[in-house]
Amino acid sequence: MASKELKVLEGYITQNQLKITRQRRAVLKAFTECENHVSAEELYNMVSSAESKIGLATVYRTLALLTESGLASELDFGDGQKRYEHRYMHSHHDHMICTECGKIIEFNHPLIEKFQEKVAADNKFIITSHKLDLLGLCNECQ
Amino acid sequence: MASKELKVLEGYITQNQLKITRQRRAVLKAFTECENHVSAEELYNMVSSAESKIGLATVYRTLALLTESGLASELDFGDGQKRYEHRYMHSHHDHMICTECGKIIEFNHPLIEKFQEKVAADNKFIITSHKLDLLGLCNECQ
DNA sequence: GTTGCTGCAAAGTGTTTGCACCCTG
DNA sequence: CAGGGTGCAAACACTTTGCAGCAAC
Repeated sequence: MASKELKVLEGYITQNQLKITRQRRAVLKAFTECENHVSAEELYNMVSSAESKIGLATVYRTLALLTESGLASELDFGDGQKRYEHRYMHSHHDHMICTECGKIIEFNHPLIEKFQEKVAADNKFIITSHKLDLLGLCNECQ
Repeated sequence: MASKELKVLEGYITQNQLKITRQRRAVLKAFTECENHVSAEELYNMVSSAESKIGLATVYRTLALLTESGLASELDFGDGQKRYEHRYMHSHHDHMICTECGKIIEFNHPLIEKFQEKVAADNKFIITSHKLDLLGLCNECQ
C-alpha cells in the first residue's frame, strides 16, 4: 500500500486524539488499491475479504474519516448513493459518465474553470468547490 | 395559473390514456406558482393548503408525471433529496449554490458549453445532458 | 485503565410500491 | 362501468446512531 496515504491518515488521527485500528488500516488499504468512484458497499465487500468481521457501519465511519482527513472526496452522481474518490495526489477533474455502461471518464479543461471563475466573479460569488458532470454515451456505447 | 402548462400536461395525459384529476391539477398549479428548485416535501406542503387530503405519494407520482411530460426537470444538489425545476419555457442553465444560506443563482455561459462539447468530442463522447454546480458563498454571506 | 472504536441492530431519511376503494372518461 | 388514480401504510435503499463490549494508547 502507498505508505504516504497511511502517513496522512496517521497524522490526522494523532492530531485529533483518535486511534489507529486494524479496521481503519484495512479500509484505507482497500481504498488505496481500488479503482476510483467506489461506493461504501463496494468498499465493504472488498474489505470483507481481509477483515471478514468488519461492519458496514465501520466502513461508513472510516470513509467519513478519510474525507475529513483529505484523502477522499465524496461524489454524488445522482444515483442515490455516495461514491468516493482519491483526493490525495489526484488533482481536481470533472466527469463524463456513460449512461449506458456506467464508464466514467475524468477530464479537466482549464478554460472551463477559468470561465466558471469569471461567471462567479460577475455575480460576486466565491467558489469553494464545483462539480461538472457530462452525461451521455461513451465511444463504445454509441 | 399559466394555462400553457396545463395544456402541455393535458396533451401528455390524453396521449397516454391517463386521466386528469383534481389532485394533478392542484400539484401542477402549485408547481407553476412556486419558486424553482422545490423538493417534493415543500411542494406537498404547498399543495396541502388547497388539497388537504392529498398524499405525499401522489405528489411524488405527479412530479414523475411532470418530468415525463417535459414540464419539470429533476435536480440533485447532493443534499440527499431531489428537487424539481420548471423546464417548459425555461431554457438550460447551471447553478451557483450558496452553502451558507442556500440561495441558488442560475447562470449560463455559452463558452463553457462550447468547451464541454470540445472535451466530449476529443473523447468521442456524446453528451445528452450535463450539469454544472458551483458551490460557495453568495455576496450576502461572505 | 481511559477513552475512543467496533459490530450489531435499530432508527432515520427520502422515495417507491401494494392494495382496496374512488373517480374520470 | 372499466381502468387508471388516490390515500394510506408498509416496503425500500442508503446511511447514521445507540449501545455494550473491546482494544489502542
